[in-house]
Amino acid sequence: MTNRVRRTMPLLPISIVMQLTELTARQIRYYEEHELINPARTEGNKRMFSLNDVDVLLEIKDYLDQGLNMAGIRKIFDLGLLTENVKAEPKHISDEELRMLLREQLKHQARPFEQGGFKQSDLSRFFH
Amino acid sequence: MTNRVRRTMPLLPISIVMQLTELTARQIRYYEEHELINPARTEGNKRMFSLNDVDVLLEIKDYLDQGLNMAGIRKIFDLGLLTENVKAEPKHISDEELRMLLREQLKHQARPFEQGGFKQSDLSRFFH
DNA sequence: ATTTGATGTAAGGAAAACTAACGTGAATTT
DNA sequence: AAATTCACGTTAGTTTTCCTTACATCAAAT
Repeated sequence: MTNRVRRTMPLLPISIVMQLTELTARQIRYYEEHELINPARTEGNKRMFSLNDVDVLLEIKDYLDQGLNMAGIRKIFDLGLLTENVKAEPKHISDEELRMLLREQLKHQARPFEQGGFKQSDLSRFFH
Repeated sequence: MTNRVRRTMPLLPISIVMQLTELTARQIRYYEEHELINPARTEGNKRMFSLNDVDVLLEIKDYLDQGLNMAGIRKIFDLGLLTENVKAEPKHISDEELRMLLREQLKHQARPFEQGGFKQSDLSRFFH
């Protein structure tokens, strides 16, 4: 569950997503227009992407390379939704709960500058 | 190594870091001024934070709560740097390498197709 | 020869982030 | 007690990033 939270947390502005995917802003918006992705928006209407969004975008790229078009890709995604995703029911979690979650995760790990060790990232778990 | 990459990859704008840490922009900039963090900058001079930066900020918060001041915190950080962190020398990694890394990580994961549309992602309410 | 699909590009506007500077209240120092 | 310092808050003015809308392009399908 926490994993799904991490993957779906809107963290990245479009500029970063462009770098990560090598897609242009135009492309990314076009895919949204065709309902292949559905990034969150800030109060000011700016798109904010999750790691899952990035993942989906890379998948879209892949399918496009394989010659599929928007409709084809969406079909595939829709099928995926019907089979796999049914059980990924949305949970409601407040801001505060989220922060606590984050903090808890951070707590239960050695901090880089603490006694024992320079261990692996606390937050790198976002990238599972 | 890939782990370090993930932790140090500048991904997050200050607004997101504010939400993740419950710090104000003023505070975050102040800590940078005092060399407790050192976020990357975009071409246009906007701060872009890594997950490691977020981690450090949460640590700063913690130390402040414990009554330390800037100098104290920096001392602690400097000590940490001297002992453990020496080996964390900055490596140069190209955009392309980063993308490949990311892709690899994403490949080794189940892909929940939860992009369906109406269900808000859990954390999208960071943007109210 | 047209239409369609996937994108490029430009214009104008708005949001988000920036620096610089001054304000503030609680501690601390003089 | 007055002055200074610290860790911010706040405001102003500016720049960068992102937005929508709309038109352009060019290959492929019709």
